[in-house]
This record gives sequence, structure tokens and C-alpha cells, in this order.
Amino acid sequence: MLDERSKQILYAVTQSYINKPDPVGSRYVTKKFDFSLSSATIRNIMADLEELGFLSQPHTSAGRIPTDMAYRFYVDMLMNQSSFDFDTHIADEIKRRLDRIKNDINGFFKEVSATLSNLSSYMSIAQPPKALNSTFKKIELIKYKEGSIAAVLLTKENIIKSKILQIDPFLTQKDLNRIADFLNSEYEGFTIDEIRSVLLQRLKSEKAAWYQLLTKAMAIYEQILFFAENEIFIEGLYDVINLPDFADISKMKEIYRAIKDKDLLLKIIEDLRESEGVQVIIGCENPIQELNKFSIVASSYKSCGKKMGVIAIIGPTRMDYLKAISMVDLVSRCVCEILQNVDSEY
Amino acid sequence: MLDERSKQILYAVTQSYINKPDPVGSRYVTKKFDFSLSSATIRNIMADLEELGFLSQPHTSAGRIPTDMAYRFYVDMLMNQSSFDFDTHIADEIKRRLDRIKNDINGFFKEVSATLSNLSSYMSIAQPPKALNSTFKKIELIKYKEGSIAAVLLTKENIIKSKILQIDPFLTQKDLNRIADFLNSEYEGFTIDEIRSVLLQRLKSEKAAWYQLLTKAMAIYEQILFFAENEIFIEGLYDVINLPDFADISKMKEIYRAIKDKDLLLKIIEDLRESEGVQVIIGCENPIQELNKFSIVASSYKSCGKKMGVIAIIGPTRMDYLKAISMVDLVSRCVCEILQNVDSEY
DNA sequence: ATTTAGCACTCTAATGATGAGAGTGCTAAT
DNA sequence: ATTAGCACTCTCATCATTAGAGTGCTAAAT
Repeated sequence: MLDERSKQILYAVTQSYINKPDPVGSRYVTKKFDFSLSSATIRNIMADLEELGFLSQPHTSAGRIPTDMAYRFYVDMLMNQSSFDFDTHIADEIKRRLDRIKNDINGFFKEVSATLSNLSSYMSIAQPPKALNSTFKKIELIKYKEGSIAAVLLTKENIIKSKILQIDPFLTQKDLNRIADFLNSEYEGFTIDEIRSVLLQRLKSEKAAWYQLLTKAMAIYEQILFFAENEIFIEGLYDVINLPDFADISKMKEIYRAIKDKDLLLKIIEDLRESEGVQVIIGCENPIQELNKFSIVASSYKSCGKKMGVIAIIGPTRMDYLKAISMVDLVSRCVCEILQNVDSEY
Repeated sequence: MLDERSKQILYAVTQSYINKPDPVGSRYVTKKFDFSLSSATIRNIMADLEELGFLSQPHTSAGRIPTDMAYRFYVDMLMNQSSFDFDTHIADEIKRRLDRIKNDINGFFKEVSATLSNLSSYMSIAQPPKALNSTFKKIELIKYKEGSIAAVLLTKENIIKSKILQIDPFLTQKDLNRIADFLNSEYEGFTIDEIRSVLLQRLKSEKAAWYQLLTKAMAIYEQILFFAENEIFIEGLYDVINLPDFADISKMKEIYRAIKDKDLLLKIIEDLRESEGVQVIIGCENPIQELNKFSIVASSYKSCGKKMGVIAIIGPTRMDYLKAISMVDLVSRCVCEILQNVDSEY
């Protein structure tokens, strides 16, 4: 449908506009690229590309601007043509930077986000692993005050969650130990989420001696599941507002609106978690209205062999996709590698 | 130095400008307020006020705008004239809203910040209590993997901190229990910060049997102290960018610059923690350059009888100070009350 | 059948002129 | 001491003009 020449011109126009956000005219293309064609011919081709929906004009006598369709074309072209060059220096640097804090899972992902933002100079988000999806390792229940305890949950993925809970004030530390021992001995290796349903099922079938213990365990476990679980780290807002794309006030407010409620971002991220490799969502491809002026470059990461979360870059649709994709790819590899090591430290 | 009439006019001008950010002219004052004076007289008085530094003109033929000095005058007047009316309905509402999450100290202060921002429609910050300043209650050390443990620290103020630490892999759970027991039995009631120096001192004097235990305890304790402690919750950025005061792009970027690094805010907040009641810092009174276009209305709160942190509103110098002061006052009272109850739940 | 040169046309953005409106400062009268 | 009156200043919106960039179309060239 698009001949080779048109493709090359579309690529050139898109590339130009990414480098400098001025509408690109036919004359400019002839000057900056060597197509051995006159501006008139370029003009005709660009008119065709506009008709096909790849380019648009801000007004009649301006140059042309790539549409989301053009960016999609551009990105697909990038993704086909090359795997991204891997600067091992940078990779090592990133790994060193992250490795120091691998024990603090939230700090770690905050740093991941910061790194990604620094490297790309766009905004970035990183989602730490959810406790719910991770693998139960150990629980500890500590009597704290009359009627309240401290619950500590450890998972195989190096996640530690602690919380103060209200409980039946007649439970002694001994009772708590029994409950914890029970959970620890029976459920190591299960998913935090699974345990709940298993417990529930067991509660139904087993009426006997265990019953009391089980109900108490259940009551506590239910409270633990109530951990705030929608954590997500956003960094680089400040870098992004200095982009020319957000030079006017309404655009800037749009950024806010977009990242104001994190649940929106989470929604997208959840959808991306299962997919493999680097994903790119361009502008209006995004199902979420608020974000359809932005592009997202994302990748999921694994821990203990399971896809646990997503890291991503958010920027304007006019984004340096090559850079963004390379960086997301690179950082996600680093993250996987580090988490891999944590995993194998047994 | 200022006669009563001038004061009233200054107050009126400031009030007007706070209500609507248009330079206020002499004619406007005669119309909206009943001073029984002609615009010419008002004009003369306003000229005097300008000479004294209370008012300024954007340009020769515009009305006048209050300077930071005028706001200071205005705020001092407010602070003298009244204690702030206390809507018990709102107070109850706030208390209910906060009471549910008093066990999760970070969640609690995030909510405090959100509440403050909602009520005032400015940006707000809330600083949760620092573990360092709080009172040691209990520590628990849990063997997790080879060479790493989970440390859980509980304080009297309902703070729970947990962290994964690297340790000597030859330490058994039994050893860990001994260390924890030692700390628990000896140091309940001390400040987290104090314990460190006490431990150090003891390490010097006591060479005997305790020595080994002490060094191990010390090694672990040092790591625990390394908790990320500069947490601070900022809410309401989105509300504030819609104010007319930040209608142009450079002003908006200034907000970012101001809150971009939290350490800056922390610096101010640290200074305010020791003072009593509601504090107001207006514009250029602020020692921090980046913030001298903003005003801060702050109050510290107590927990277990100690001043533990600060909550504050940040807004433009043209701020509804009455509202801001009332709200900070109200919320800080609510916070104190709830923390008081937590404290007395023993 | 493409490609290109040429030209009229359109739209933007910058510039400058103009006038209404708001508010001041000053002076002279009250 | 206060006020009326008036000239003056400055902003802001509006309008006209112009330069510049880029297009689309047509007719000529390849």
C-alpha cells in the first residue's frame, strides 16, 4: 500500500519532527535528506501521505506533522530493523547503582524509576512486585499492645511487609506463635493470594480440632491482605515539563490530570504485565482517554520466574522512541538480572 | 507609625486582593468599603502606604497590590483578633476519617496531608514522625535467608519499621533471639537515637561476657538506623496549579522547582518543629530562595508528649490566610488528639 | 508517465497605530 | 484636612499591514 519511497519519506519526516518539533515542509526534506527529488515531488507524496492519515497540517500553509499513525509506522520500523545496541558500560553502571538497594524492594523500584527517567529524560513509572502475587515464605506475629499485634510477612521475592493489626485481646504471644507456625509450615511456596482461598476451603471442610486455629489465622490473614498494594513510583515530572511539547499551560495541566490518579496508570500497566518484551502504546492507541496525548514505552520484569510488574516511560507522542525503547529494554534487563540473583541467593 | 485609618485601609486592600487578584484602586475601595472618604483621600493614603512598603503598583496607572509586608501585617492582625472558630462538625468528620487508619502511620499522614489539602484547596505537606526521635518499644529479628534477616522495629508511637538486613551468615535464630531479647529488656523507653550512643558507650566500658553480644547487636542496630527517614507527603499539587496565581508557565514551573526536592521542604519543616501553635511564613520571609514566592502555614504535632513532626499548607503569598490558618490549626488538633488516644491505649 | 519549475494563494506571526478604560498625581477649591 | 477636577500614563484589545513559509495546481520538461 505504501511504496518504498513513500515509506522513506514518511520515516524522514517523522524523524525530523522528533528531532525538532517544527512542522516539516517539502523544501526542508529536500535539503536535509538526499532523495534526489524536487520539493514539488516531495510535496505530492506528502499530500498523499496526508490523505492516507499519516501526516497532518496545523494549517494550510504550514509544513506537515506526523500523526499517531506515523509514529506507529516509525516504531514498527524501529522494532523490526534492529535489536538495540547495548552499552555495557551503562548497563554495569545501572546494575551497580541498583544492586546496593536490592534488599529494600520499594527503594529499589523507586531508584529504577529514577534511573529510567534520568536516562531517557522523560517521565517514568515503576511498579514494584505486588505482595499478592508473590510467594509466601514466612510470617511472624508479634504481640505489641493490648489488642494489637505487629504482623510481618516475608516472601521469596525479598518483599517484606509489616503492619499493625487489631486483634482479639485475649490472644497471647503463644497463640500467635501457634498461628504463625501453622501458616509457616503449611503454606511455604504458595502465592500470598492462593493461601487465602486454600484457607477458606479448609475452613469449610475441616470442622475438627484445627477449627479454632484456622478461624483465628484466617481473621489475621484477611487483615494482612489489606496491605496497600497500589504502590507505583513516578519520577521525572520535572524533566518532562521542560519539554517544548508541554510549553503551554493547558498541555501542562494535562500531564497532571494524567498522572494525578495512579489507579489510571495502574490500569494500563496491569494490561501490559503479561506481554513479552518492550511494548509501545502511542497516543490515541491508549484506551484511557486522559493519556491519549502521551506515549508509553513499557516492559514487564520477572522475579522468581514470574512476571511481577512493569516499568515504563511516559512522554509526549513526539518522543525519541529509539532512545526510550532502548532504555526501557536495558533497564528491565538489569532489573531482571538483579532479581534473579536475589532469587538464587538461597 | 500607622494610624488606625491607614491600618483599616491596608487591611481592606489586602482583603480585597486576596478575594480577587486584581490590583485594587482607590475608587474600588470607596465603593466596596464604607470609609466615608473620597477616592482622592484614599489615593493619598495608599500613596503613603506604598512609600512605607506595604503596597506596590504593577505599573503607574494600575491599582495597588499588597506586598509581603502587607500580608505580614494582615496575618498578625488575624492572629491577634481571634482564635479561629471551630466547626465541630468538620472536626468530627476529620477525626473519623483519620481514626480508621491510625495504625498505619504513613497512610495516616498521607491522609492528613490529603485532608488538609482538600479543606484548604492549597497544597499541603505532612511529615510523619521520625523513627529516630521516637521511643523504642520492641525489636524482632527473624532469620530469613542465609546471611540475611528481617528486622522489625516497633515504637511506642505506633511506628513499625521493617527491613531486610545482611548479616554474618553464622548467626542462628537463637543468636538473633538473644540479641533481640537483650535490646528489648534493656532499652524499652529510650529513644531510638539514644540507644545507639548508649550501646556505643557500653561497648567501650564493658569488655567482659557481654562483649560479643554487644558487637553483634551494634552491627545490626547500625543497619536498622539506616531506615529511609526523610519521608514527607505532599498532596494537592493539582489543586494549586489551577489557581490564577499560577496561570503562567513560569510560575507553574516554580512550584515544581520548589517541591522537586523534598529535602528543601524538610529543612524548613525541621526549623518549625519546635515552635508552638500555628506558624506563618510569608514569601520572602522564607530563608529558602526557591520558596520565596510562596507562603507556608504550619503547625507541629505531638505524640507521646513529644513534638514529632509538622503539617503545613503551602500556597501563593496571596493566600486565604484565615482559612489556611484555621484549617492547619484544626487538623493539627485532630492529629494530636488521635495520637494521644493511640498513646493511652496501653 | 513522471518529475519539475513557476506562480498564485493562504495562513501565521510580528509590527505598529489607534482608542477606550482605569487609575494615578497634582492643584485648587471647599 | 478633605475633595473635585483634570491632565497624564499605562495597559489591553483591535485592526491593518507586511514578510515569510509552504502549499496546490498547471504547464513544461524529461
